Amino acid sequence: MLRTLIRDALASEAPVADLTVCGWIRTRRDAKDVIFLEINDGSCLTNLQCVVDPDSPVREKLGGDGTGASLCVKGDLVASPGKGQRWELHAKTLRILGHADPETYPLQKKRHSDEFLRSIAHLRVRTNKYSSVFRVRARAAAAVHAFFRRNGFFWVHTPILTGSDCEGAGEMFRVTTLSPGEKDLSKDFFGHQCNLTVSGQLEAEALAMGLGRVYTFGPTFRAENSNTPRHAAEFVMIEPELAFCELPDLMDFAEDFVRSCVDEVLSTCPEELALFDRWVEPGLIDSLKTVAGENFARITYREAISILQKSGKNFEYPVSYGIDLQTEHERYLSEEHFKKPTMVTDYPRNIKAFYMRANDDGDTVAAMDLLVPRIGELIGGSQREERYDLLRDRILAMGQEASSYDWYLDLRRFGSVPHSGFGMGFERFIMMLTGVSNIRDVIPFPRTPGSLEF
RNA sequence: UCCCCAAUAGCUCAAUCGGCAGAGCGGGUGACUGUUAAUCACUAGGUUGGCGGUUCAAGUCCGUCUUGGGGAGCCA
Repeated sequence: MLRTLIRDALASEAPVADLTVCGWIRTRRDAKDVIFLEINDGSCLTNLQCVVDPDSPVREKLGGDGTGASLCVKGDLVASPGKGQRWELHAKTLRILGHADPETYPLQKKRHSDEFLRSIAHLRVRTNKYSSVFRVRARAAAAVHAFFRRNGFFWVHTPILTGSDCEGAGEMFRVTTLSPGEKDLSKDFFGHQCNLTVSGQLEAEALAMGLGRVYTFGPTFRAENSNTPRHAAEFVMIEPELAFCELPDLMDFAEDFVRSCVDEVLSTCPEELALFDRWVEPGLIDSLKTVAGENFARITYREAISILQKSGKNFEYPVSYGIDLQTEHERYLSEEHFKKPTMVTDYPRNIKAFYMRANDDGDTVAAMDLLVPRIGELIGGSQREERYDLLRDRILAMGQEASSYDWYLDLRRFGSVPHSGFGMGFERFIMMLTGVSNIRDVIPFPRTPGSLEF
């Protein structure tokens, strides 16, 4: 079944004889002297119009099949006399591969709600919107890898199964081979408790201490009962870790990273972005161009508090130095005050994770969050505490056993270096790129509390 | 986990004060047409999310459960 991708057929510079195309019928229009089939094979957003002569044997092969059926068509690619497309395929032979009963095939030639399509996640990739989302997802992943590769990074694979129950990033899923009711963890597969990872950061730090620049790009699991359009139980996180890097360099790097990837998707997915701009999020392309073209706003936590206090806004959560920024505060900063991606740095130590590097003021840590309009927190990162004594003290202050962090502390005992890194939720990045407002709609088969379909 | 809202035909939604279950789209049949969200006519299609209650009478009111959406928390 040697076939031409519709993407390539549509890009043709000249007519082509005897082209074979395979795909799914999106719509069928019958006329007296001609039948039009719009065929999509997923290679691009645009359908290929296929013309069938009702008096030909091809017509008999087509039968009554319409929307949803899969087929192979061989024919001549010729300039289309009709409006709306440059090329069309005049079918000479046709073979239906799989029927789709129109009475029961759920996808119609009309717009469906996201909620309904989510209930048929195995079929929604056959729609314009969702095929576009997943094409953009793949292109964005490629852009991420390309950026890191250009900048001397190595992709590392950190464990998905972990014996640590304190990676410091939320509730974990337990993994066990024990029978229900069996409590003796020494009889479990690993001889002790096992969880799904909530972050590859600690291991990435270790790898950065030899490879210099590394990044993770893989699955992450959070057992938090979060029911919001921005959280999933299983998602993909990107965590670069840079040796010999302090916070200001990390900020420059993070900004360069986001802007480069946005820019690359703008140039590789114009059709898809145009569809999102038209149907999903008006103004999307302009806002992405702004992200790619303008510097991000940068403020310290202290400045953020000051801006919020002077805003005249009546926030539900009162603003004072020392509080953690709430969603309403983050939205005000990035959506109303700066109206663009905003980096907030140097948070009070006691609202941030133990591994963040203490600043000289004795009060704040070298942390950095990137707040993006519509998305919220896209990136959270920091310079890591590389000083053994200070890190151990923080672990003890949390009430943790230092022995649980032996290997992590070792990184500070042997050739410790200043280093920094951040985590970016890949799906949140896709939401930003596509304008899709629910994380469940940028993951092919999303896992959320109470939902494990497909 | 908390607060608010919703659930009616395959899909999207109407149904006035508690009083005969409706439309558009999609499907089927036919007509028409180099069409492109095609158009026109006809037609089929319902345990009004589940369970319980109030009432002469419940899609409508009450309780509860389930599912979904929005907001919050947690975070990426």
